[in-house]
Amino acid sequence: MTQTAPARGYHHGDLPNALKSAALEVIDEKGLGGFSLREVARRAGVSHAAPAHHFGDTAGLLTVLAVDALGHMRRVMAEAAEAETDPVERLAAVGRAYVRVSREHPGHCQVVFRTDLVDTDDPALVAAGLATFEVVRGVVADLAAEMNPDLDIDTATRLCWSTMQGVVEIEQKMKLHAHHSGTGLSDTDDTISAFTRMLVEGLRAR
Amino acid sequence: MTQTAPARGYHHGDLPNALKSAALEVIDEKGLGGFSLREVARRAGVSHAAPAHHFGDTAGLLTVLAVDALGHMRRVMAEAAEAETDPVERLAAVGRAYVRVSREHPGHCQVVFRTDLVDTDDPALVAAGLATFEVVRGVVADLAAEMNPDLDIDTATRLCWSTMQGVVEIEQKMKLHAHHSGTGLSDTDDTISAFTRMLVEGLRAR
DNA sequence: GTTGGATCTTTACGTTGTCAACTTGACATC
DNA sequence: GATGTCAAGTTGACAACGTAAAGATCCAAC
Repeated sequence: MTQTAPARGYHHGDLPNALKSAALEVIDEKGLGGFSLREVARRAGVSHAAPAHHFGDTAGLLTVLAVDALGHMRRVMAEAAEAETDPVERLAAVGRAYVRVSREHPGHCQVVFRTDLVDTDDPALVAAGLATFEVVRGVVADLAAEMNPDLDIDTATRLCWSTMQGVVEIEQKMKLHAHHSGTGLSDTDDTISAFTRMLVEGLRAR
Repeated sequence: MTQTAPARGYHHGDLPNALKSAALEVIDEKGLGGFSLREVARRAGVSHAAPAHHFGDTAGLLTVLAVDALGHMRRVMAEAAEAETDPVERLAAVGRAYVRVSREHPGHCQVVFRTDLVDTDDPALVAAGLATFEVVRGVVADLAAEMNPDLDIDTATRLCWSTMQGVVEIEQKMKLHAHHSGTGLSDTDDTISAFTRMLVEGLRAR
């Protein structure tokens, strides 16, 4: 809640951003299930109908949050990629970053894939998706340049992103392990590393 | 709506199943966003509070539907596996089946991963998840037996399921293609085939 | 035949999203 | 400085929702 404006009187100054912050607070605390426009308005200290004035409806606000989530993902993944030099380690690092962000802000990241809550045709959302795709694509392209010039980079990129998102869904939302031990953090990192190895080397014996 | 009972008078005969059918109808027509206990009750021709009597609350009913969805998935995947002999083609067929079911009944399949709507600790749900896992595991195990005895089968199985679910999320919920042509059905089948090839052969050149 | 329990209804309460009508504040123009 | 105009918020209302509690109805066993 970094209030950049006086926020006194009838006019708030920067209500849209205040509402976005409040919305993220709610989602972080109570998850997407506990999200409501009225609760957001309450936290921002405005009337219950104020959010609709700026974002139209629930989908309007959540779509903006989805764009932000994709942007955050993109930045974190780009940073993770820059920190590694070996192309395989880079892919693994990007995967770890993706899954880590998805776990640190579950609700916020889930919004991206909640097509029932979001305007999937929103240009900003589509652009944010493509921009994030480009980061993964860059990593895959570097990998291909060094290890396999014949690789279909677009397809491989989609495979990698699908796998990363699948990990978020399967490993974190389903209870497949009889003994789910500890925080599961290092477990997930190990999973990503193992998956990356298999993706690069293949399931077939060499 | 196969009504197995007279459904006359005060007692319905088999309300729980009727409610499940009605719920699937609603979800199929209006998606998970349009789902409500009251609408389900309306379709089943009972009072709005009747569902709660049998399923406790919303999560109770949806959890049962999630179990059914996993069971349906398991059966369809098992059939697809039996129809192929080559282990690689088998894996591809299972993947296609998974994605096809997920698209044919989007709402129903999404319930499985909606941890906010479902009781993830429900024993039947956990069991259904494990049973479905076993089907994929069997296919991966056969693949390993023929092509790579050293393969970590559990990890490879999780990789395959993660990828399949990731395809459902990424390819169907995000608009990454500048030109999204036609029905996208054959596109998705091609995607699965390409992904399977890459999974088996690896991203690295041989 | 009556008693008990399961099944379903009725009533009620609080919460939600969204719409329409209203008020307030700021700013530009005359 | 008065006036017009428009965006920004408020207020009030409405229908729909989930769920809890209490009442009605049927079946079955004794």
